[in-house]
This record gives sequence, C-alpha cells and structure tokens, in this order.
Amino acid sequence: MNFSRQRESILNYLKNTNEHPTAEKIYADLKEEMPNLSLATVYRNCKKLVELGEIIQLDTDGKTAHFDADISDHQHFVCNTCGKVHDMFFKLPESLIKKNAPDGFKTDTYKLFFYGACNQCK
Amino acid sequence: MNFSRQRESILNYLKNTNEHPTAEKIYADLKEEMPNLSLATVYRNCKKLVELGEIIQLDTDGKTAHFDADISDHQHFVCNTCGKVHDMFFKLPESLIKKNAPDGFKTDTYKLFFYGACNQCK
DNA sequence: ATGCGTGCAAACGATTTGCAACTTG
DNA sequence: CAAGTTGCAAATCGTTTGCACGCAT
Repeated sequence: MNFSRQRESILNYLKNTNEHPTAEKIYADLKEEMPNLSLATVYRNCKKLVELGEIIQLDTDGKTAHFDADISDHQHFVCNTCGKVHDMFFKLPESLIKKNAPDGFKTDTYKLFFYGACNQCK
Repeated sequence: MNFSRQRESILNYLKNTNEHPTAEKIYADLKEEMPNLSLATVYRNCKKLVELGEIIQLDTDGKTAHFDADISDHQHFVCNTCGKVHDMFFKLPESLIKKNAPDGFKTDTYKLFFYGACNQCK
C-alpha cells in the first residue's frame, strides 16, 4: 500500500465528489467510517497530497481552504448564495497573460475565481 | 469630519501607497504618528472601508489580507520571492466570462491573481 | 529498529468581539 | 444625551505542531 489508510480514504473521498469540500467537511464525512479519525490528520494529509500534486487547494476566500482532486488546469465559480464551488474547464489565453504582465515579470501561475449566482440560487 | 481621525488616517495611508499593505503593516506604520492606535481599530476600519466601497480587500493567499485604496477594476501580480503585490490594469473580456460561465449562472465578479517573479527578483 | 503516520491536545496567526471609556454632534 | 468609535484584552476560527504511541517495512 502506497498511502496510509487515512490518506487513501481522503484522496478517494475527494476523487468521488464534485463538490470541493473543506477539511472540516472531509473530516465530518470520513469520521463516520473511521470514528477515530482526527481533524489534524485530515489537514496533514490534505497538505501532503497538495505537495505531492495529487490534489489542489482552492483559497476561494480569505478564510477556509477547499480541496479538489481534479488537478487539471481549470477554474472555479463560487455561488455567493449557497457557497457551492463549480468547475469551469478553460484556461486564460497565453496571449492575454503575456500582454498584461508588468514589464519584465515572469508569470508562473494564476488563480481565478468567479463569483455570482448558480442556476439553482439565481 | 466624515470619518474618525483613525479611519481618515488609514484611508489616507492607503491612498498614498502603491504597496498593498496588510493590517499589521498599516498598524505598524501609523502607530508611529498615533502611538495609542490599536490593531483592532485598523482591522475594524479596514473592514468598514471595504463595506463602504472606499477600499478593496485582496486575499492573495489563504492567509493574510492586503488592502488597496485603488477601487478601479484591476488585477494583481504577486511576486513569489519578495511577496510584493503589483497592479495590472486590465479586465477580463466580457466575452470570455460569458462564454465560460456554467449554463444558467450569473457572474457578478471575479478575483484574479497572477503569481511569479517580479523584474527585481527574477 | 527505522521511519513514517496517527490521535490528541496545546499552540499558532489572523481576525473578531465584549466592554467600558471617550468623542462628537 | 445618543450614536458611533476607541483601546485593550479575551475570544474565535482555521490551521499547525509537539508528543508519545502505533504500524509496516
């Protein structure tokens, strides 16, 4: 086994949801099958999985981090009403990035979040 | 006077810098002229000024908020080395937003941060 | 044995809050 | 005086860490 039972569970949980849960949510849901799972373990493993490139971390606001097992280069839409995070599969055109970067700056990555009302909350 | 002395100072401080300081930085700098300024007051006033639309809050990472008195619709570049935040004066084309928003979603705003190396750190 | 991973509780950093005192109209 | 604001200290929230123990090589 590559990963510990806990790490495996967390990764698996993330791979099988299209929500983008917080550590607390992952913890609450997995706690049912693993009653002595600890929140620290969830945080530790999410961090580790991010480092390993198995998942990505979404800082949708300045507060709580969300996690996503879809590591493809895509964007997110956050509903201001229900708080749910939806995927948007596109990338910013390279030309747009290049054109607008300050002179002499080298752009590695970007974070892009859209906010508004989802189809259910509108 | 519209605002309290403290609130005025904070807004004024932000209007006269092109850095994008954190609450701690604002506090540290203003404390010199106002020795009994409290950090809580800085936080309270930054929050209030954001609500009033006088400044904007930048959540460049999941951790510390930065503040910006330039309320025009513009973007930011964060240097991964020195941490400084630079302005980028452009907006995403409406067509790009419209084209990529999930079906039936209504986009209000977006947050866009670029990360990389600035000309000095490169 | 070694090394990594765990659960727990305590610590942490950023931010918020309760409160009594103070300002300003 | 009323409404809004302050400074301080304590509280809160999300997250991290120290530690002693446990499990797989």
